[in-house]
Amino acid sequence: MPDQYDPEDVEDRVFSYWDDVDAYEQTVEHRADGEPFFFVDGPPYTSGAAHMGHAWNKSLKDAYIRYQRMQGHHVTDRPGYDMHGLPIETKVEEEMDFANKKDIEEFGVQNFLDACREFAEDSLQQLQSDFQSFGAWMDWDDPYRTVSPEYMESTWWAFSQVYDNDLVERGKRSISQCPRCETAIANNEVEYEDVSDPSIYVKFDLDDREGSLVVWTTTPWTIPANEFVAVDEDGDYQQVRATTEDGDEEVLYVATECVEDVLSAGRYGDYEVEADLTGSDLVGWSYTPPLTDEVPANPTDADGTHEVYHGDWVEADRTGLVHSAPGHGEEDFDRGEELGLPVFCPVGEDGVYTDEGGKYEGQFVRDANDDIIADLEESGAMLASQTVEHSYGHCWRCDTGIVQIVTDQWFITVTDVKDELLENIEDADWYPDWARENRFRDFVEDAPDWNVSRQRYWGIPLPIWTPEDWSGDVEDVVVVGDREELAERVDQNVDPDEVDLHKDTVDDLTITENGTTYTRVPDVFDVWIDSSVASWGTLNYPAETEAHDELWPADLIIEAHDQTRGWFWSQLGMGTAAVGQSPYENVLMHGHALMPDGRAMSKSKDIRIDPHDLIEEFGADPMRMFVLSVTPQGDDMRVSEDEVGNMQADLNILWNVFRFPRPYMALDGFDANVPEGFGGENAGVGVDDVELEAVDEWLLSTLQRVKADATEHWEAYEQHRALEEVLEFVVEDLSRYYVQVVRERMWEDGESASKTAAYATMQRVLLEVTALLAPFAPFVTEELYGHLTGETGYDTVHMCDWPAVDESLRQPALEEHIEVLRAAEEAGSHARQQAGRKLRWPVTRIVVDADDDRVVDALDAHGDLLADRLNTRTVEVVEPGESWGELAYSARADMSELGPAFGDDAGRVMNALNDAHVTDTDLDALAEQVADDLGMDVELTDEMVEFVEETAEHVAGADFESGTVYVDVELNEDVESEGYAREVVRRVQEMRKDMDLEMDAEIRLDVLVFDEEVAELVARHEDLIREETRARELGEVDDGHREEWDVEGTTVALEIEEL
RNA sequence: GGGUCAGUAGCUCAACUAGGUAGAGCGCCACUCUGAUAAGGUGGAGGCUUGCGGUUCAAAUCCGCACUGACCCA
Repeated sequence: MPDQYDPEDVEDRVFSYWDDVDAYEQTVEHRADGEPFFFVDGPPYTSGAAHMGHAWNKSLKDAYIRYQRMQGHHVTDRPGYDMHGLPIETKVEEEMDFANKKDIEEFGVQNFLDACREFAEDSLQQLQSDFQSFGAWMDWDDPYRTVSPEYMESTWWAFSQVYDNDLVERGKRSISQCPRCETAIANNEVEYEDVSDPSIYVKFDLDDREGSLVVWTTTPWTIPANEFVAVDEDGDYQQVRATTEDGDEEVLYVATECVEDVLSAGRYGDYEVEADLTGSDLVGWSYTPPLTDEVPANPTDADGTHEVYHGDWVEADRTGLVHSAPGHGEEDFDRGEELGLPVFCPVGEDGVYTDEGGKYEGQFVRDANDDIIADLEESGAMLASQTVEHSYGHCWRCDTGIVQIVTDQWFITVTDVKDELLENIEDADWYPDWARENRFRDFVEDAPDWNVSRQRYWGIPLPIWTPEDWSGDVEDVVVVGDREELAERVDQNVDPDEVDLHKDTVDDLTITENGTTYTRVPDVFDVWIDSSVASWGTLNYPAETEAHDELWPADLIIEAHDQTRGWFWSQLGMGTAAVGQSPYENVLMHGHALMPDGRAMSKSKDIRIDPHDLIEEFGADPMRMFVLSVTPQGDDMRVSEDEVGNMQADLNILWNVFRFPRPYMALDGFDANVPEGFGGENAGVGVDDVELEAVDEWLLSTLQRVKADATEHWEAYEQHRALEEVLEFVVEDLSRYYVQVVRERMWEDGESASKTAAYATMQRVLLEVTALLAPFAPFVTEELYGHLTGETGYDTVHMCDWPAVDESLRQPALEEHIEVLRAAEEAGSHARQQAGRKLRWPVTRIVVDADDDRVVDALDAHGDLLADRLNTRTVEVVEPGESWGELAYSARADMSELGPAFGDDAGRVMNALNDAHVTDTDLDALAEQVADDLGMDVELTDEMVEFVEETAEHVAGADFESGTVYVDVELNEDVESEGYAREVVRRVQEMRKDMDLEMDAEIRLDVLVFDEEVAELVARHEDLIREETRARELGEVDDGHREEWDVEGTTVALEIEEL
């Protein structure tokens, strides 16, 4: 076993070891008959290398999969990749320098799809190797790919179910359109950014009366499509007569609240209110929109246009009168439909005015803003033209500002099953639960119909064929559910096993039935449809049914909080629409990885921490342990290199603890026990076969508590608490206490029952700790497990059962005793240090002034342990309620008592109390002092005050939780002689080490003390020196290793030779 | 603009769900220990608990309003 813990070396060795013994395959096989656990991997999108978020997400998934395996489950661990969609298309377009769809059509759809596929494949390979470098064990040989025919078939199948459930619809909708990508994008693909836009107030002249309505908009380019003005019928409006800068008078209609602002924006001078109105007074008024000449196609003559209507969404903001264009805005469109208005949208999918745009035909809408503003000013319709900073939607991929237009799209009408969606939410437990109750429920309640069609290329084609001369009735279309059906129904020859299903292969396929020929809708699916069927795609359903029937729905999914609007939603939506069920039962929702200062990471802005850099600097195990040490429930994680470094340091301690007993065990040929759950046959010397000492029993008892707590934390999806507890056990209990206590037992010569008990205890504890840490740190635990099990045991630690709690080893009373003793020991060391007496020098006595009976009990039972640890001849106890002579007292206030009793004065009483000094624990004397100090009557009770002893001369004291430890450091010959002897021992040990002697090497030692008195003191403990230094002979040494030391001012020469 | 979550020592986090003199680990400084030794021990410095109000005898904790950050929604 190497001296140093070097994570990189460990990982190299373990990777090749895993490969040699097929560790992953064996582990999977080992649980093949276990109860199934259906985990579904949320597919990462295949563009670019793995980032910190992936590292966190995959580490979590891996840890929970390993944990479930150790619990005996047969876990589905098929990883997945999300490989279609606009992001990849735009990447490829960038690479090829394409500006728009025409470039793609010229390049050829098939060529373009090949390029997209290649890009996605390359990224997939990159991600695969990144994920493996994190130590994640999933079925890397057989990931699901959303581009494979089997997977695409799952989508077709699910969609055909939705169609059969009458939840598919085609129709005009106002959608967010990216004019560059020339496709609809989902609302949740819209990213809002602050931009500067026009802010114009426009006058719409009223037809049958003097004056105009004032509307406000930031999108002048939608004015040509104006069809009505919306008001709040219950709102207050005013008719005002205002004087312009030129002295002309104008009559304006504006919401009452907005009058001042509007008139000041329009630089009017005086005005007078001519009438107070409500919105309903305005409803029905007709007006002439300002650009009728420029845009003759606007349906001026159509019934009902260019009138004032009520609108639910109108508020007294800006003007309180809302310009409405059903061909653009979503609310405008919906209201327009209700009112039976025609839909007029003079803008094409590329954001350019069509011939219906009249004067503006051929202009890109945002470029036309200037002309429109100029035309409005020209005609006198402009009341004010300003600019405004506001957030505006942009395409998430190419950052182009979106335009709202009305086009024909395909929808899954999830609003028809809203109640069922909300019910199905209840069928999954979320960790944390607030994510479901607040965030997710709100989202689902507001979810509009799901626009699933995209006018793009790299995606799963819609499996919809429409008849020639189609009426638009969805009943009349053909929806194909799988490859078999496709092959059967299409006119062309198609091999169901070979067909690829992408756009280039299915675009030209036709179906002819009953004399009607059907052609395919050219759209592809919204990419969220792809991943929404992952619970089926993972199981190759419907091509294979066996696994599906046994496993579906998923037991667990684990993703970050951005997926509430994404995968958590899309799966619920599809599951409910297709089969009426939630496809998952448990959701663990973690946060995002942030920069150390709390900023979001951004690849494009080069603000990020690369997981590979962390692995390179600290190792994969420490990186994993760090990400697994923060809560997986909702909160974001700030990446901290310091903390990753701390994890490495903790593993280093674990490594050192492992190394510590190994040479001794090897020396004694200790036959280590490996219980059955750990892959052994329970041969060798186990903890049941030895005579355990108290500290061994304590360690084993504590371990049971740690296992029970850790298991509880895992089951509550709080693995970080499990890790914290196990690490604390390793560092505090095992390393800092147990190892320190058993050092002398390990160093004992020859046969020793005590030593054997310590070996057996260490072996058992280390084995269990290794298993407990295996899901967190799969590499280092593998290596440690190998050392612990030798020739027996499994080939990999990851085949072990999750350590079970052995109730017979639990001793809560003992745990409490040791806890008290450790606290007392710490106080004793503190006191020793204050008295300036190092631990090597015994002291004659320590006195423990106990505050409660626990301390007395602990000392009665295990006082020898404390005496040993503090190197004292005797331990005296002062019982609770009694006090040790020699002491003065000060007082300490208990605020929980003082508060209620003294009210406002409690703070002052506390200070006075704490400042008081008395010679006895007399409450009245204390009260008197406090009263004098404050100049008021004060009555004290026992509960309010705790008396604290003050130390006397040459006795140092220090407090601990339930008492005080005093150390009497007065010297006598007995103590001094052992002190000197131990000084000699310690120097000899150092020299042995310098000489590189074997641990059991025996020596001849010459001790020459240049002070007669000290020499005599040392000589009294020759036996101690012999024993501790393995000096078989004492006496003159010829030509040995010689060194002179200064021991407390006395020169001591030591000479050693190996025998 | 609205919602959710978070803000405590240089860093990572407890204490918040029952209000009672704010704790731990790491890091830093000093001392110490030495057959686990790149470890271990003791002590120290380091906090107006993001800010401002309110409730209360008493607020990190409960309430309100800001501010900052993340995510979601518009």
